[in-house]
Amino acid sequence: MEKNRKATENLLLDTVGKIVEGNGFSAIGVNAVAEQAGVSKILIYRYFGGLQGLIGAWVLKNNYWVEDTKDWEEDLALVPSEVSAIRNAMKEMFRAQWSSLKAEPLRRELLRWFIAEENPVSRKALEQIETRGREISLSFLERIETTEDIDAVNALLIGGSYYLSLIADRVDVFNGIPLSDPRGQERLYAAMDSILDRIPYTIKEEKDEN
Amino acid sequence: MEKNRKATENLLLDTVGKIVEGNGFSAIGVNAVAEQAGVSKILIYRYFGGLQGLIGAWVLKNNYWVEDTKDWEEDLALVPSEVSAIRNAMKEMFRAQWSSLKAEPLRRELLRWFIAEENPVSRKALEQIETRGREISLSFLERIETTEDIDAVNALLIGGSYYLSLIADRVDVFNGIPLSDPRGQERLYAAMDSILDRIPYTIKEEKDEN
DNA sequence: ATATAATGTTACCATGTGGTAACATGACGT
DNA sequence: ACGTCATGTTACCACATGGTAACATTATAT
Repeated sequence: MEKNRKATENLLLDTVGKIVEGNGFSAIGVNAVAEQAGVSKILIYRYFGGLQGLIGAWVLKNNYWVEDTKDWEEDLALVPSEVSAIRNAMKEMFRAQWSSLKAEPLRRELLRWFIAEENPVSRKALEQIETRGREISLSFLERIETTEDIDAVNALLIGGSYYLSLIADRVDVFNGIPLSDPRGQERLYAAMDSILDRIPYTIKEEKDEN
Repeated sequence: MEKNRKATENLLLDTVGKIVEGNGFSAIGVNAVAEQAGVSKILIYRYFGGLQGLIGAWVLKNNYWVEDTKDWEEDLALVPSEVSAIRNAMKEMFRAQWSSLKAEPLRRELLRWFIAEENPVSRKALEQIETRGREISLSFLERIETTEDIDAVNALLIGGSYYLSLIADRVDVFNGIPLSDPRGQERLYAAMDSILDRIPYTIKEEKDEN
């Protein structure tokens, strides 16, 4: 066999992903990862300081939330300063976030694990998600003006979309909405739009920089 | 020692609750439960057919969602048929559900487990929650008339309140809202009220029974 | 080319897990 | 009173887990 630390490190990291994807987070363990990677488990301790370190490195490496949402601010900068345009951008952003979570089972598995298990890794991951989400939120908020508590409304909507995505893997129906049926999903999108449409706000005046 | 099957069954069930409450769901196991109960683990197999059976029985016994919400329909029946009154009842119902979930850590731990782990027990429990929630929803819907997709809106709001309750044990802030701060919670309640206030609907006409 | 340190393997240990067999003891009907 | 069956305990097994020591091998710098 060839000897190459970086390569085997990546092999181990990838194996973590495969196991989580295939059998869920509970299937992860030093023995399982090492065996499936075809490598000695002691390397996990040597290179990552243990299982916790390995998982931490893996989560960090594939920090989906942070990566996938990279260019929202740029897109928003191109949107004209009209209420309807910004409103639509906001609705689109929510929809896009939701549907990307819907499309990636691994990310849902990850999020479920972050919520269920309390440990430094999941804590840090949740903080990162919050930080990134906050940036996106603010990029919208700095362009509009309102008496409404948009942060609170958005927290509810984001939380709702997360929750419904997470349990869609477990149950077929929630509050009478068929979660796996495209029509059910469309109803939820429409409901979100309708809520967002009813929030009154105006465009914030442009300020000179001085 | 005295010999009494019912008593030791209850002892085992209670012990499950204590362990979950103290150390979370991951701490549960045949050995742990038996030891903490001060009883032989083989009784778990004899009386419950194994750990799964024990947990299932425990979940069933303390089906919080079903129990605690018993009298919502009765209360609603006393509410006069005016839009504002029913609207307020609905807002109160949401608030009450949310705050009771906030007040009971065990229930949150339970819900987290239902979502994270996929097995017959959690599946059934989620179904029960859905069934019960549906009853409450319908008791409202049958008294009002609207073009809005109230089920979808409610699914979002309920999901949102669940999600925020669950991660409040893990992070301090979500989308800029301080979840453990009473003022943060009040903002969320207000946002929910505001959303519900904007849904247009009218009272459904009373029908004779024939 | 060869010493040396990094990389990797094998084999093992202690511990904890779910699960069962064999035995002890108490409750209860007759 | 006493036999009998449900109830309970002790002791054990097989297995998987995290973790480590001792050894083998390859890369690489000099």
